[in-house]
Amino acid sequence: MKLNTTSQYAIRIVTFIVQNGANNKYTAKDISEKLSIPYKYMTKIMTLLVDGGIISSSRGREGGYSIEKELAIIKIGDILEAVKENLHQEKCVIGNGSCNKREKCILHDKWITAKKAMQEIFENTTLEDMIIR
Amino acid sequence: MKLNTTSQYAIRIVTFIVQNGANNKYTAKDISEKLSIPYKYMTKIMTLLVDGGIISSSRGREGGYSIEKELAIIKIGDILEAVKENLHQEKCVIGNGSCNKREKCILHDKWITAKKAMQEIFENTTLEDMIIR
DNA sequence: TTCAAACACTACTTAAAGGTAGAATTTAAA
DNA sequence: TTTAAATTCTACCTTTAAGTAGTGTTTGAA
Repeated sequence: MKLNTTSQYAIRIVTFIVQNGANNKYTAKDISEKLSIPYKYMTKIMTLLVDGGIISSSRGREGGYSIEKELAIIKIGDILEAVKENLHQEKCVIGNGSCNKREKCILHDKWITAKKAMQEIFENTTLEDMIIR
Repeated sequence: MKLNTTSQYAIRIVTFIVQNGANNKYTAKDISEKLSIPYKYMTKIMTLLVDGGIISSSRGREGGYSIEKELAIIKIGDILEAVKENLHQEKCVIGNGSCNKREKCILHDKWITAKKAMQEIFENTTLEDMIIR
């Protein structure tokens, strides 16, 4: 039970920027070094976050990454969505094809409950929550 | 958020045996066909379950797999342990090295709560629970 | 005592996730 | 207007999970 590496990095990157001043600019080199994330792998993730509207980038000399949106409106779930983590996995836990409300697998109800708890974390935690600690 | 394929298959296999009579014998061919799990992949998983003491096997003609233990004492968690699913992952959700009780990452507390809920499912559901449905 | 039907073992192949390399593009300062 | 510092694009390499192949071993019935 874990988030994949890309998702983990994505959250750490965004958290790093938010905690050090969202409107400041951070270069890929800087972020990569501070968070010990492989440079090339990181820039790949950055592109996803930029495309997803989480982070804004400026190219060229004096370029870098920052966060422009109102912090409060960006949720952890948005970050995960940007890097394609499948949050709303509807498939049966044990891969049982015919698992639905009518004909449930043995873990269905319990699993759904726990899964909802996870999803709520991602839906209810915003970037703003990351500053206060 | 999901169990890996091996774990999913393992639970489905054990569930299948339990629901069709735990003390009966089931051949690999039979199980593989009924559950649409690739034969060779399945037998590999079976070996893990046998080694883990979940399932007992007998070789040769008239051989097969069955469950001898008291159903009530075998938990889903035991099955997952047998196939090496890492249930008690202690690492930080976002891969933050220095995440512990003293210096927590921003998701720590919430995550732990949700994770505990998942773990409890696996610890508190026994094979016996699988028969009643 | 043979032999077919079963599980078990070792090694390989394929697909997906994680990670790397290098060149192209953009931009602002000198 | 050149150049260095930055992001972006495309393609590749590596590692791990998923799945396959073939052979060996065991066992009970004919």
